[in-house]
Amino acid sequence: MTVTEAAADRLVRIGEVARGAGVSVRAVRYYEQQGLLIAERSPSGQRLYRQDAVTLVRFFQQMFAAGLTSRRIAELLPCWDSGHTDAEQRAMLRAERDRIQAKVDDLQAALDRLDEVIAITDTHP
Amino acid sequence: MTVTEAAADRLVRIGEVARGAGVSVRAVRYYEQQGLLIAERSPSGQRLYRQDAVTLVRFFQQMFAAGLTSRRIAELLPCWDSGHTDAEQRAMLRAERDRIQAKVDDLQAALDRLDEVIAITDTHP
DNA sequence: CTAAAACCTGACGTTGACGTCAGAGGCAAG
DNA sequence: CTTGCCTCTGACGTCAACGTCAGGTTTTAG
Repeated sequence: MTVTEAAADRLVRIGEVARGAGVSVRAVRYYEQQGLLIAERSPSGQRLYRQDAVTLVRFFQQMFAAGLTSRRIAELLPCWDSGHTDAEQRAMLRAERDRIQAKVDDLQAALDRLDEVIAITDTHP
Repeated sequence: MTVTEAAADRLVRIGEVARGAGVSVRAVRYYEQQGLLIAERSPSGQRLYRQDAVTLVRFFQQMFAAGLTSRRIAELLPCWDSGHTDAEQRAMLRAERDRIQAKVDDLQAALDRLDEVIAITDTHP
């Protein structure tokens, strides 16, 4: 085992994960409760995470921002972990993609309306 | 008063507004409660709306989809009604615009990640 | 006239991702 | 040893835009 691998396996506590990902400690515990994040436990019961948990939490945040629920993320996690998907998962992936695309279009339309008003009210003191 | 004006002033009940805008009757009542929509009342107490209420409700839906709260929409309604804004309103308009733009960027990033996985899992049965 | 459909007020329920509080340990520093 | 920070497990609170139910009135269709 190399030094690099040893560093990669360094375990961190929940506070460091939370700070690293810019979320609350409560949020990280919530992700575990929802089956998104698995932690080892120290002898005294404290959660211990691998460092890449920070990356994972950031990814969760991105998916939450896109409107996916924790349940959906949990169902799709194997797609990232294993790179393999069944028909149901592929269907879900496409459904989410289409939903997000539709949302982007809606937001863009709302943006256009706001810009329209801004332009009018700026030239119309 | 012309026929056209008479038709424009035709008052409709809440069910017609809801069906026309594709929302629930409950939603329309909620908008009134939040100060977004004002209705006259028939002698028996039923709400009577002008036909353009349908357009207004659709607009509310669009703003809700963009993440604005009913409070914020109420604060910005004068911008649409009068075309006039004070400094505070202009600041809010820009803040919302920027927030929506940021959200569009976030969604686009999430979309790219999903498309990436979809591409991989499609070529990787 | 009567039954169905639509409307009214008021009030509690829902959902998701956490926030927050209480009470009890755990851990390095001085 | 104790001070102070971190962590633990519950468990209740929050917010927004409605859903839903109860119990009653009004309008409409036949």
